[in-house]
Amino acid sequence: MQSESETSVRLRFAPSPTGYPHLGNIRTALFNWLFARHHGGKFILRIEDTDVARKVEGAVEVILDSLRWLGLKWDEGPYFQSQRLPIYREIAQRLIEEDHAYLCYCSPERLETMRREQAKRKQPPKYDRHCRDLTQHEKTQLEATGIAPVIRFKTPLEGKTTFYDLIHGPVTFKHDVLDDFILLKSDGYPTYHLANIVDDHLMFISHVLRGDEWLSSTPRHVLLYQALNWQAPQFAHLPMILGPDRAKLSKRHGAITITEYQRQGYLPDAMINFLTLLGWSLDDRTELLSQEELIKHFSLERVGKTAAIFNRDKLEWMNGVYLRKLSPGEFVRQAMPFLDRDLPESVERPLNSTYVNQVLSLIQERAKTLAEVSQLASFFFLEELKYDTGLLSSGKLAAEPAARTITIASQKLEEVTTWDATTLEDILRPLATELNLSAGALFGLLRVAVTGRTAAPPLFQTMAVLGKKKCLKRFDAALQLLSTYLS
RNA sequence: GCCCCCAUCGUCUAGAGGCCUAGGACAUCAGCCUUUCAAGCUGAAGACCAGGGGUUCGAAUCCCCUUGGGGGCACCA
Repeated sequence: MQSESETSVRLRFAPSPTGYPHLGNIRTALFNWLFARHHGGKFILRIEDTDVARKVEGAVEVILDSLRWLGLKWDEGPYFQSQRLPIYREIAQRLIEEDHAYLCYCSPERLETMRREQAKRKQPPKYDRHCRDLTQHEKTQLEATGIAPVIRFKTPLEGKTTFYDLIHGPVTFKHDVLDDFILLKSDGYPTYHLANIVDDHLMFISHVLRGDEWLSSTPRHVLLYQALNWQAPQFAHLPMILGPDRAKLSKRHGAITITEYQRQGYLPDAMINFLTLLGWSLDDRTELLSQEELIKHFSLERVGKTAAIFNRDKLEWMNGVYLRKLSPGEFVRQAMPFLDRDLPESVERPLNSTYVNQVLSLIQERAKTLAEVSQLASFFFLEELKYDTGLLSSGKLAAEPAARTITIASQKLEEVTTWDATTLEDILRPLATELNLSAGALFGLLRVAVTGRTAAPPLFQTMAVLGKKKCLKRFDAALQLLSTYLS
């Protein structure tokens, strides 16, 4: 790390691999990234894997994949705290030597009963500082028992700590509401509080942007920086993203991980645009911003303080906007994997790319997500359509005229040699008048016969893409259906 | 229980004392366009700015209290 690091803008995203990242985690990463990019600074990735017990296998890869998918490139790292253990132990040791920390031999059981007592007496749960002032004799005795101690911070008994939060302004905590929190666990791993501040210092982090849930731990961190005689970074606590029940986002809300959004066919740019607007705004009207614009305009001054419930409808809308903005070629490129994944197995692979191009040109402005594409386009690919006869005729009475209409249309189309949308329209539109039907009634009927559904892309274009052979075959199938229905 | 944070339409938000009879977006509803759907366009409805006190000539904007919501108080992060 160069010496200029000490003065430059350096942000970090420091997730712990205890689960897969969700919207809240990623929004934090995004704001850090935006802030770093806006200031021409560095964005660093650090994995805080100090909780051996809760570590989730494969989580690190998912975190990296999520960031890569969104295009949040990091400039350094990933660093792993589990590979830096000696550093934390050394710092913890130093704190003991300088009388800012002490060894604690209290058993989890003792702590547990202590907390239960406190709860019973409606007292705040706080470590009672039992080991803070052990005599040398007591220390020696406890050491002899072989109990693995933890290292606790000697929180000042009196006074208060005030820090300036870039979003909240000055925030003050009295020391007596803090307790002697643990720095180093008995397994030799540091806790978040220790590892986090040690690394932020060693990695020259200039700004700490994290969720509001960390606000009340910040005085501990400030105290640690002071004890170590280090300069603290600037803090900015971002408003949280809440679940529909207004509670902190968690697995309970369907655990929608960021990779799940990818799977459901959301575009990274749409996600980024949407997520940035959760807590930040440019002005009173701008909703759609490119990454470049976001980077250009992002500032902490325009970050709000109120927690937000994320609104899936709006995300869908925005994704639709981004989908429509794609060039036809790019849309195909994006949608192809989804078609491959979701179209029924019966559809022959590989898909014909010329055909797919034609089909998707009719689908693009109708899809809100890429995952919807297969559903919207399936009838283009299936050999046989399955649908309710009721769609062709509302009741037996209408079945016969319906069959007659389809037969006539089918005969007319049989003769067509130039199978394109204009020709088809030129033939079928007059037919409606001829049969004394409204255009809507005729086209609606044919649409069901050709697509198996009542809502589909425009009929003539659809038929043009499907091709003559398939269309006529589907008319026959519809007639079959109607005849079985009549008999 | 204690501490901290927050408080504008259902949701995301604009608003940093007079521009606010509170603006935009999503969703909703209606109309237009139209062969259905989608898109687009137009319009409607939707917030007595949580409530109550102040300060001020004047408050959504400043202060206080209340209420509500959230977060934290682990050998989790």
